[in-house]
Amino acid sequence: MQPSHARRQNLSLALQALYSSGPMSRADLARSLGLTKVTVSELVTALLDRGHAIEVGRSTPGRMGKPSILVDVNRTGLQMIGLDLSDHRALHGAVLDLDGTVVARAQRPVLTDDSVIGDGSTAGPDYPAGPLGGERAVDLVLELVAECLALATAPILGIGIGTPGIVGSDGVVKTAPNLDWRDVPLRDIVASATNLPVSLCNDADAAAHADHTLGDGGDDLVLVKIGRGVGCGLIVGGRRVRGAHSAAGEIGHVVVGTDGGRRCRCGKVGCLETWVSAPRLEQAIAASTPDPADAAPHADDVPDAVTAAGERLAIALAPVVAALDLADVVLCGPAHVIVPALVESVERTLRARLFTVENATLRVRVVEDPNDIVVRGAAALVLLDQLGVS
Amino acid sequence: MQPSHARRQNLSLALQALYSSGPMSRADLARSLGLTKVTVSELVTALLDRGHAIEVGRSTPGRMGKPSILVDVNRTGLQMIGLDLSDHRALHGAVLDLDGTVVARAQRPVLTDDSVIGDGSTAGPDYPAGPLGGERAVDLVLELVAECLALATAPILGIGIGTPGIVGSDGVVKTAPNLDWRDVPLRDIVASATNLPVSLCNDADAAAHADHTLGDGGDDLVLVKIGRGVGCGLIVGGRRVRGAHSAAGEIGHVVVGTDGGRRCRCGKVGCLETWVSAPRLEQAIAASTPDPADAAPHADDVPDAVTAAGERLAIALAPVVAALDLADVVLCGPAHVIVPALVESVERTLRARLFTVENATLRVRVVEDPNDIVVRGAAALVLLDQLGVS
DNA sequence: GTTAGTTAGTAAACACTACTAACGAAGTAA
DNA sequence: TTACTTCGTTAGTAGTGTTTACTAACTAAC
Repeated sequence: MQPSHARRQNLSLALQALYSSGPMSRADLARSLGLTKVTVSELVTALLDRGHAIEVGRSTPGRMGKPSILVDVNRTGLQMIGLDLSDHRALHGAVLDLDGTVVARAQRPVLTDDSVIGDGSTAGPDYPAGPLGGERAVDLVLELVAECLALATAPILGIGIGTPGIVGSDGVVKTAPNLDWRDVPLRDIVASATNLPVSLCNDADAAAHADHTLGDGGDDLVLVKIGRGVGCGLIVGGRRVRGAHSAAGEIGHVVVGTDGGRRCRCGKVGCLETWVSAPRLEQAIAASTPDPADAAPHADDVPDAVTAAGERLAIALAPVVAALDLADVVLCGPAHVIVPALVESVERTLRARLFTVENATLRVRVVEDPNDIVVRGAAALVLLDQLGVS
Repeated sequence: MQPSHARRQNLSLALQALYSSGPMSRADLARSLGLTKVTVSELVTALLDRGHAIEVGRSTPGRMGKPSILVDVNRTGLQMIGLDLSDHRALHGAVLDLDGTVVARAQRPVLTDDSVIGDGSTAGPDYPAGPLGGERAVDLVLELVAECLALATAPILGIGIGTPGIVGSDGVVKTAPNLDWRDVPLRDIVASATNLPVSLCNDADAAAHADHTLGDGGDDLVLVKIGRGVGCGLIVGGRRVRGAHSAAGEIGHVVVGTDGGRRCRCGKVGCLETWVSAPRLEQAIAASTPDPADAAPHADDVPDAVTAAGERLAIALAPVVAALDLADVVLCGPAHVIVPALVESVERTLRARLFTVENATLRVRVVEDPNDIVVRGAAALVLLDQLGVS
């Protein structure tokens, strides 16, 4: 560790304090950081020079003494780009300011084997047809990044990408079956194409970052992302969990319960994914709200299917919540799938299975903006990597 | 962060490198740390002055150039004290060298309501009889510390304590029913009584530290400690998990499975503790090995009881292992309770419930020295707090 | 209106830490 | 012997935070 590292750490700490507490004077910052006024003044000067912070006026002179000059993070004078590659219909991109607010959007439709674009409403420009191959997917990402860069109206701090699959800490996508990727060094590819800092992580991990940094999640939370499968992102002690093989959060193929279940495509029986997934929930919900066009409203096991999904999810989560002493369980997925009955079922089952102490403060809640959560999380990752803000 | 903090960090990094790699020259250390020879030479001088490191001879002059002076951690010239308060029959203390080797032991028998000392073999000196009250327990701890200090033959680096119950990061035992403690500032009590640095944590967490730092555990492991109840300690990304309420690892009262079970003393049905605990396993094992003195060898459900315990434990651990992508599951408890059948059952069930990728490298194993694991872990905590070695 | 006291921010000098450059010591290779 | 390699130290330098002392700007009170 060299002095310059300590310096960077102090710059990060200063930004972090500003980011979470809002505009402060240099003197407040000094007290908050435990450094001297002189040092903080010097740090703030550096932050102002880099454009990471700005002076935002004077404090109201209600107290004694000289009124202070308020300094804040340059929340709108810098922008970030966030990418969400987890939707199988389209790759989503966004330009965000430092608060995590989306200021522009872009997307690239994707053609896959089982889902064809052009059903009328979402018909886009003329992109080549055919299934999404690995190289084609990389090209689409680069196109999307370029489009986002063109949409930006301020200097770009960095690019964050949330991708499905398993992502190593070296910025390599180890495996992402949906995108037909295997050991793709996506971080370096995008970085060399744009000459900007790039941060890369799993989509559920990105969402967890969003809830932790930009939302109201605490330092110990799990975010469960329900899509075609189930995955989760974990924040433990304020840090993201990576795992021994960078595969933390892969809970879709854990067998849950002691009473059998359906056969999973992975070969086992009763995997969490066979109980909880967007397709499965859609099917259950469609059947439980008898549509006139639907001929067979087999209302027999259908309201139960949503409840059962919630129960199974909670059964799998309960040991995790207890072992890690988590304070938040956050659910995330398409709005039409995360129905109240599901959330209630998760919360009820979770509380029934946990000891009373944690019950008191445990929160089970739903992400407010499921469509933006991954791009916002990717941006949060940029905040962390570039500014040290978390 | 001040320059002195960076300095301490570098001293820690140097010690850490020496600790894990064994004797090295200053030049090797410099290459290993990415610092210059000059800086490392200065750091080593400081470590020698403090007695934390020693020169241990010269390298064999096989290569070209001037032979080097080997430096190592002062493994036997400093000692630590580790305390294990988790045994309900006695408080255990030990003096250890920096390698974690026990060089002396001490203990203080404990009288509790349901377990009376003096069954012949373990009769000690004349300690007052009666149940262990909170203040009496503190006195016993102080006596034990004093005895250990008297047994030490080298300067003491610090005192580590592994206690049952929930321990806050401020060194306060929030609740420890077995010792009748509630909000006891044990760390400060012992520190002011001895004028030495004191580290305090939960007994299962201490054991996890022992496996991580002194054993062959990696950076992502869970250690399950089976005693009168069940608890676990988690190392995630090389750091101990504390949890939002300092209650990480409290998995004893998670309901496990979907098929009912026994009523637990906590009021719920099917808690892990009703399936897995030392008393329960002792009972099952005693029944399965029909003793001539035992009249009723109800061999009906008894071999099953051990297997079932392993299965239930694995059912609870599977989501944790998957979500955190752990590489090691370590079992710990009295030797007569951690029978091979139990371990095999845990491993079999765990692998059956996890996806194949993790299966490949997941290790399920047993702690070799269950009697010393907590005192060694408490010492490992001292290593971490005082030297930054983990 | 004047004076005292408080708070914000800055300038200069100092202390600590790691770095670069240069060198002697102690060995091997020819 | 002579050249070369590697280890470790000495001397001097750059970066970082601190202490001390100062100015600026405002409130409180006479």
